[in-house]
Amino acid sequence: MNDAFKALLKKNRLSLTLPRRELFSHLRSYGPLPVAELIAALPQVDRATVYRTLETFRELAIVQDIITGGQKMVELTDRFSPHHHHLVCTNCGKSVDIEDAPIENRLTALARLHGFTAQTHQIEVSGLCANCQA
Amino acid sequence: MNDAFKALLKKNRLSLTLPRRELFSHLRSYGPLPVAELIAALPQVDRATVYRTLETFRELAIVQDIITGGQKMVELTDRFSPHHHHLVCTNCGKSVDIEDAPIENRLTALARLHGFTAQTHQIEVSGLCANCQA
DNA sequence: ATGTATGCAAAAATTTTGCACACTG
DNA sequence: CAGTGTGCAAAATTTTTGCATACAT
Repeated sequence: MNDAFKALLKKNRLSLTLPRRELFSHLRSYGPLPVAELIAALPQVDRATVYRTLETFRELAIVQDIITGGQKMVELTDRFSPHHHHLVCTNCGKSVDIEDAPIENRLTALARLHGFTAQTHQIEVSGLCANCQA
Repeated sequence: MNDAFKALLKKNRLSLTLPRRELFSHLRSYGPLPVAELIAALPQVDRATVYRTLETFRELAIVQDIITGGQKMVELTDRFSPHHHHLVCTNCGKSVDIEDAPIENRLTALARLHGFTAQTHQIEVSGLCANCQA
């Protein structure tokens, strides 16, 4: 599974249960998903448990909510998934992961300029993909 | 009120009704708000109308949904509010608007690199503000 | 005048909660 | 074994829908 995940639970005296492992690894494999899809994808886990688990995961900063292509989704935070951002096609919904160090650095600098210490950030670019421009 | 707003409605053969004007100007004055607060702030407008109006506004790209400080909110799009991004304190929720041309340009370039034509983007930086670092 | 938008009331969908039992450590 | 986490069922909340009336053009 994932050691950082296990360790984080242990550190907070939370048990490593089946629902928690399933949610974590499903998000790990399938990336950002609306809650409804998580629920549908894990029929062996009760709806209420999905909500409760996501709440716990949010508190531990294991997951975060984002809006991608107009939809609210849940995704693993950078700590558990390689850091990246989304480039989403407004027409077909196609999504590409992007990454760019200069932007990251500049954001951190900008934050400092305002007295903030940056912890995380999230970027989403919307546009038309190559196909949909035709 | 706002001419671009009026013109956009007219262009789409939608009427300039009181609820639409109120929602628009409330968002204009108070910035990003959760739907529940919009509903509470405009008691003279029916819940259903708020939802229907927001749907219309989303289609016309007058508003968009964002997640700021963990909460889903509705805000005016760049077209109707000066382009900016959010810098939010994870401790006290304090929010500062930021803006940075080099980042904007680089995002556009990055998109092009992937065959996309960028239309809009959204950035949120989370961190600790000056006060909360103490 | 005509067609659209609204309010109201009801329905559907989503999210939260209480409690008894099961599982983790 | 002790304490936390889960499933199930119910409640609360949020969002959507139908329909008759009111409003904008």
